[in-house]
Order: sequence, then structure tokens, then C-alpha cells
Amino acid sequence: MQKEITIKDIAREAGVDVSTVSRSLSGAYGIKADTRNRVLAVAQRLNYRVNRVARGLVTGRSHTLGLIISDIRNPFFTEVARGAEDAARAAGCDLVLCNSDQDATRQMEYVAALAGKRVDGILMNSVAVLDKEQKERLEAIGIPIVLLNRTRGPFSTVCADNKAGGTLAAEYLLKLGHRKVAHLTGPARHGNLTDREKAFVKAMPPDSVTVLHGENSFAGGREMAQTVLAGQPRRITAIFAGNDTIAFGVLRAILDANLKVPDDISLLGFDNVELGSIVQPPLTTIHQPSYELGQRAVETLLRLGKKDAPAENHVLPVQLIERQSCAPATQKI
Amino acid sequence: MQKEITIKDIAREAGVDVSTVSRSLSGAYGIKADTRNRVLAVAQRLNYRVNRVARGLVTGRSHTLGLIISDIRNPFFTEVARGAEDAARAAGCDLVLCNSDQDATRQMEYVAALAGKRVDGILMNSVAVLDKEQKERLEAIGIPIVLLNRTRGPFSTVCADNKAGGTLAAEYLLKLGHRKVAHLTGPARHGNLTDREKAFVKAMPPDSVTVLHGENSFAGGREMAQTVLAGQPRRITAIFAGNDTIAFGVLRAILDANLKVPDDISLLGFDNVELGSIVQPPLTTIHQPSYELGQRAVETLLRLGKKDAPAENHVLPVQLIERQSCAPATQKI
DNA sequence: CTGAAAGCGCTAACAG
DNA sequence: CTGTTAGCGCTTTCAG
Repeated sequence: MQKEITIKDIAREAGVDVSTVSRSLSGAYGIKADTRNRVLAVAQRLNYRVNRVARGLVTGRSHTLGLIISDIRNPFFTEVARGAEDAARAAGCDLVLCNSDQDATRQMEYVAALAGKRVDGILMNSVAVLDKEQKERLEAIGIPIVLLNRTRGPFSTVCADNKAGGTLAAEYLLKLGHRKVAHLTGPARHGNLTDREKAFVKAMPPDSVTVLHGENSFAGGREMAQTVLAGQPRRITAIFAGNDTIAFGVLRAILDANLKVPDDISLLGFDNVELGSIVQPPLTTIHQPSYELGQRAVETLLRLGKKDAPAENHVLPVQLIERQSCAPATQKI
Repeated sequence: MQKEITIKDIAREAGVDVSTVSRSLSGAYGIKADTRNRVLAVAQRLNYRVNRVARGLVTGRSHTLGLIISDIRNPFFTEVARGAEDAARAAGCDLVLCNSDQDATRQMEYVAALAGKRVDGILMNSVAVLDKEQKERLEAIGIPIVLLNRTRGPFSTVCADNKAGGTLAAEYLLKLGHRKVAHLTGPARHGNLTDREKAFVKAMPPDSVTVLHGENSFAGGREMAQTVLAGQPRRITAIFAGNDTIAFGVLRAILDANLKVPDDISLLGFDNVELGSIVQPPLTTIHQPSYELGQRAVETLLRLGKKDAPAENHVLPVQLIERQSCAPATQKI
């Protein structure tokens, strides 16, 4: 690692002061075009690169954002991350990726690490419900935060209309005549998933739905489905999965049990990830605008960076995507 | 943003010098346990958080790594990213995510930005072949780099045995009796994909394979497949896709054309992403250890950070995963 | 074992 | 328009 080239070197070489170099480089006003060009030329010749660490130390801005999600391998988050990265990049920021695996400790460690690096903002789908102490700790770090799985609260939020989605799911299944269904979803108290669950249960007739909580993943979906399928004389005619990833796991289990979707059992997902269309049968699901979620989230994060910016709460619309995994309920009882 | 708490505050409060605070905090030798504890207590009470930017400025280490990939939405890269993030985290580093979309300019912009932030290393699947000038520029920035899609060259590399994979694919298809096949893959000169292609073509009989280059994505796969299927009286009996994502697109197109896999046409993928098993039919593919790739890559990156560390070249094994998308060739000619 | 002092590379008043 | 002067918050010799 040979010595780093600094503005001092440029200053000496160009016969000006470092402050002049600094101003030339950052394109500030009050520099004769002539000198600026000269400085720039020298900088170029010396192959100079600003040290953004040093700059950040004095300006207090890192131009870095943190994204804390459960697991980037969930295609929904992948899409969110991509939207976030694109928006961050458009604003000249970098994005650091953190996988919390829904672990509260890990999540707080990430927050601390990001705070230590003085990121300009943090984007997170906070695990579980934040207790009072955690909320205070988050507020205390004094960094803009936007939550991806809350609709209200002390922080800014941007998320899809999960409640509407849950209701939509119930109405659709009801319309198809399903009266005994299972809802297989991730851990309880998860914000998004919980909202879907509540709205879904509420919109269904009393006692018509069995809810199972498990791991929020392909494997989790498979396991929950196995439990359901192995249970008492199967009475359910449809399964509403908390998201598509879980739905894929459910599908795997159903196929393994030599049952047919939707003939033997209907399956409804949530998210609308790309692969839902090539799975067999193509998955009927509730679409949520994942990419836009990430995008909007960093945009509001950036806005929060300004002085006195008020908290914002955005809710994006969802939509039923009808494919072939749901059919009218058959009289199995 | 209320005033930041610094070691100065702690020093004053604890009645010691800042250097003592610094030493206590970084757990250095030569501090009486007594004073150290006192300092730590004060730090805790004041809710102090090191400013890693400031620390980085003097130590020259940012504890941040950069990951530049084509697109995080490709499940293969998702898995690589997860492996990389886990390994980075284990080493106390953060990972910044960059999507190059295979654009050379964008890639170099990212490299420049990361270099400006003085990251400790960069992990990338470099787009296309690097020309001499680019190589020199990369070497000039003086940051450890490991490439994810090369097997040799001036930089350290870690990637799967793509050549063996290509050969494996050819041998398998040959064994099944396929003598007219298409290879649908991403852009030419892409490192990994190119290696697969070359080895595949080489292992197949002369003139038995038609190669198409397209976009490296689901959509790209679909388009290429449409072209192939629409072509002259279809003579091919099998398609080898450059990777699973492309294969999924191909599958979509085949289904859309009302053809059956593998009855009408066999389909072979590469990567072995999780969803390959629930697609219908389950995808036969060449497995490569994506997660480990990411993991190993940051581990070698970290090693390169040490003084005088020699470049390393790792090649990880691949393996045929036989599912149900390939069948013996039928006599269609 | 601890304090004093220098400085990482840069920006930001304040003069001139 | 440009130079001078202070630091940003931290680590790191070098003394003592």
C-alpha cells in the first residue's frame, strides 16, 4: 500500500492551498475557472481519489445507508433490496446489507454497528414488536430510521397494505366456497405477517381458519404443511400462506403427499415473486410492490435526513393475481 | 442531532486523558484494570459509541467490504451474497451491496466509490473480460480484490469448476442420446458462463450444439427459448441453460408453447437454486456451492489484507443433480 | 501505567 | 477569489 495521494500533494503540485484544492474538487462556488481546471488536471494526473472517510469525519455525512432484513434469500427481500439499492445509488449513497435472521440481538448489533459507522439512515424490517426500551434505544441513536413492516408508530414507515391483502385473501377464498382453511405463516408478532393474519382471520367466518406459525422460509412452509396434512382426517380445502416462499414450501409438501393443487387443495400465496408463475400450478397470490417498497423507503429515509423533516407513513396497494392454484371448494366433508 | 459523545467527554468525566480512554476502549495492553473499568463504566453511563469513521481515518481500516455482482435478484448471487455477508459479519466487517447489471461503466463507478470509502477489500464478478487498462486501474487502487468468475489472472479468484460443469452437462446429455442440442446462455465473454459454454461445446460432437447468447435472466431465457422453438423445423432434443434462472425462463417458454419437458424436450440447468425442485418438472441441474463461494471469497479477501499475502485461486467442485427435466432423446428427426 | 502531542485527510469559517 | 487557521474524533508514538 504505497502512500495515499492527498489534497496536500495536489496543492503543492499545483501551487495553491489545500483549501483551494478542496473547493475545486467539491465544485464549490468562488473559484476561478482557470485555477479549478488546473487543480483538476493535477488531480487527474496524480490519479487522486478523495478519501471519503476523512470527508465524512468533517461533514458528518457518510453517504451510506444500512438495510437490515431477515434474510436476503427471501425473494421478496431480494426485490426490496434491489429497489433500495437503486434508489440509494441514484442519490449517491451506498447500501450495506444486513441479515438479521429475525434475531433481536443480531438486529440490535447491526444497528449499533451501523450507528458506529455513522450511516445516514437505516432501513429495517424490525423483528417482532419493539418493546419500549428498544424503541427508546432506537430513537436515542439519533439516526433516521424507516421501518418496512409497520404502518404506524414513532418511526417512519413504508409497507404494503397487508391488512387489505389479508382481507382480499379471505374474500377470494370465501367466494370460491372455502369454509375450512389453514393459514400457514411465519413467527407470530412479525408486523407484516401479523397484519395479514389478523385481517384474514377477521374476514373469515368464526372457526373457519386454523393458524400455524413456523419458520418464515421454504423449509418452514414445508414443515407446517406436513403437519397440517398429517393431521386428523383432513378437512381443510385451502391453504393461505403468509408469503410465496412459504407457499412454495407448502406446495412441495403437497406434491410429496401425492395430492393435487388445486384439485385436492387450493393454495394462495402473498408477495407475487417472479417464480410464482412457473411453479406448477402457477401460484395465485396477492401482489405487493416489493421493488417500489425498497425504493420508497430509501427516498423517505433521505428526506428524513433533512432538518426537521416530519415522520412519514406510506402504505402501498396490493392486488390479487389470479393464476391456477385455487379452485372452488369441493365437498370433502 | 444532539452533540455526539466523544472520548473527550469520557476523559473529562473519568478524570483521565483521552489516550487512556482510547486504550481502555480498544482493550489494549498497559492499562491498570482499575482505571480501565472506571473508564468503561463512564462510557457505558454516557451511552458512548465509538465513531468508526474517525477510527478508520487513523487506522486506515474501514472494516467494510464491497460486493459487486450483476444482480442480487439472480438467486445464485443471492446465495453468494448471503455466504459473503455471514463470513464478513463473522470477521466484524460490513458488506456493501452493489448491482452492476453487467455494465462495465457502472462496475468501475462502484469500484471507485468503494475505493473512496477505503473499503478493506472488494469482491466482484467482473463483467466481461478485463482489458489491459482496466486491469491496471484495478491493480492501481491498491485494494485487495477477489474475482468470482475467473480461475486465474493477476487477481485472486474463487469460483466453481465451470469447465467441469460444462463437460458434465455434455456427458450427461450425450449419455441420454441427445445429438442436437441448444445452449442458451448469457452475454458472451462472461467468465463463468463462457467457461461452461466452451467446455460444453468441446465435449459435444462437432456441430451438435447451437449456442445462443441473450440476457442473463428469466426474461432472457424465455426469449432465447422462443427463438429456438419458433425456428426451422425444430430439431433439437435438449436445451442446456447457462444457469437455472435462464432455465426457468426457458421452461416458461416451453410451457407456453404447449410442449412437455422432458417428453418433447429435455432441459438442463446450472447452479442448483432451491426453487429448482418445485418447478414442474423438477429441474435437473449442475450444482455449484454458491453459499460457500461467497464465504470462501471473503475469507480469502480478508487474508489478502495481511501484508505480503500471496494471491489465491480457489476452484470449488460441481456436481450433477438428477431430477426430472431430462429424458432419453426421442427420434424426432 | 498514563499523559502530552502530533496527525490521519478533509472541510469550513474567517480573513484578506 | 484564495490562503490561514481550526478542528472532526480517534489512535499512536514518545516521554515521564
